Amino acid sequence: MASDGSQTEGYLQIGEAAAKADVTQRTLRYYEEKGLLKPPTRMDGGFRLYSPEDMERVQRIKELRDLLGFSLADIKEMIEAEDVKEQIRTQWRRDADVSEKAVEIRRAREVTLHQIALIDEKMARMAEMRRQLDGRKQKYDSWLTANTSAEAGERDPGG
Amino acid sequence: MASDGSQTEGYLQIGEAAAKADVTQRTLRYYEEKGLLKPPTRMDGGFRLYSPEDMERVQRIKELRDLLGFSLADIKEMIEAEDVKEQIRTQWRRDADVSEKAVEIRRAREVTLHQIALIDEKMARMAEMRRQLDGRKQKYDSWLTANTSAEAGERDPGG
DNA sequence: GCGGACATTGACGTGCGCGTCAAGGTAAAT
DNA sequence: ATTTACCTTGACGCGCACGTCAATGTCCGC
Repeated sequence: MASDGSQTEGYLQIGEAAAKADVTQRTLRYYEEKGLLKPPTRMDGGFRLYSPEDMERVQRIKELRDLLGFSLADIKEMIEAEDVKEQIRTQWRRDADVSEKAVEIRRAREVTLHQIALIDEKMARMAEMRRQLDGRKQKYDSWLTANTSAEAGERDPGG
Repeated sequence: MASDGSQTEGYLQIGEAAAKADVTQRTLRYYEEKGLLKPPTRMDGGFRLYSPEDMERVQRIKELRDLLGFSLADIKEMIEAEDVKEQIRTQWRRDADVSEKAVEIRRAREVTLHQIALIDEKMARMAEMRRQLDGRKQKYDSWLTANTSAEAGERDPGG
């Protein structure tokens, strides 16, 4: 086979990862460079290996970018706040600094609330826009049914 | 007064128009330059005067840009297709070319349908994203209520 | 008819989000 | 060991959507 099928365990190297995530390799490297993706694991030779979690993260970035229209800088801050939570869930075996973690959880919560608010606002505006478009479509339809009922049989009503 | 209050009839010159539409003057000129806005009427001296219709159009452009994330080039094509309809509704007093107009109406209809489909898709994805965010928020909340019920009273469960 | 706010047309600059080479190094099958 | 496909790190380029001067002209209240 000419394709890359050499993933030690569900890990993908950049070619397949990019294809699967529907982005370019450049984009993956760029996101890493900009701190949106944590540096993925590497093979001995230096080839990048993307974990399933990395892939999920790419999807998340794409959604924030395409759906909500955030800049990569904004997205970076958001997922950084979110990541705090991940780190907490996985490796918290000493709970001396619960209050400190609570601070970060609250931050992450604020970020999430902000995103929710923004989604709600956007969805409301989009719903309104949709209504307008529906009305528009109705007008087209009625014009068409009125003026082009069957074939090209016109009939002038006035003089 | 230092502000411009010299609009012959609800017409605004670029300063107030930009403020009202919440864009810059540069943006208005740029949109005109790119064909997104039809050249507005001018005063004798050459100052631009924006009609209420022009203002509506700016809002429409902003929505397509901010809500749906279209490029200005895309938006131009869309509103061109839509404009065909406007021209038809206002100055169609000879109906010799009904079929020709029907063609353009159909085009405008297609554009509208495309926009509707895109909105529906985006809204669906946003709804899904919203659900995820809600779940996220729930987790934060439960963590907080669990770990910071009152003040900093910790209690280690294991040994 | 003058002053100051507001406008005009260039034209160059800018930040973002990548695209696109170039010059190499690596992986894995033969 | 060689081939060939895939990868690496620079580094420059680019298109979009404006920002930002600069030089000049216009509007209008006094």
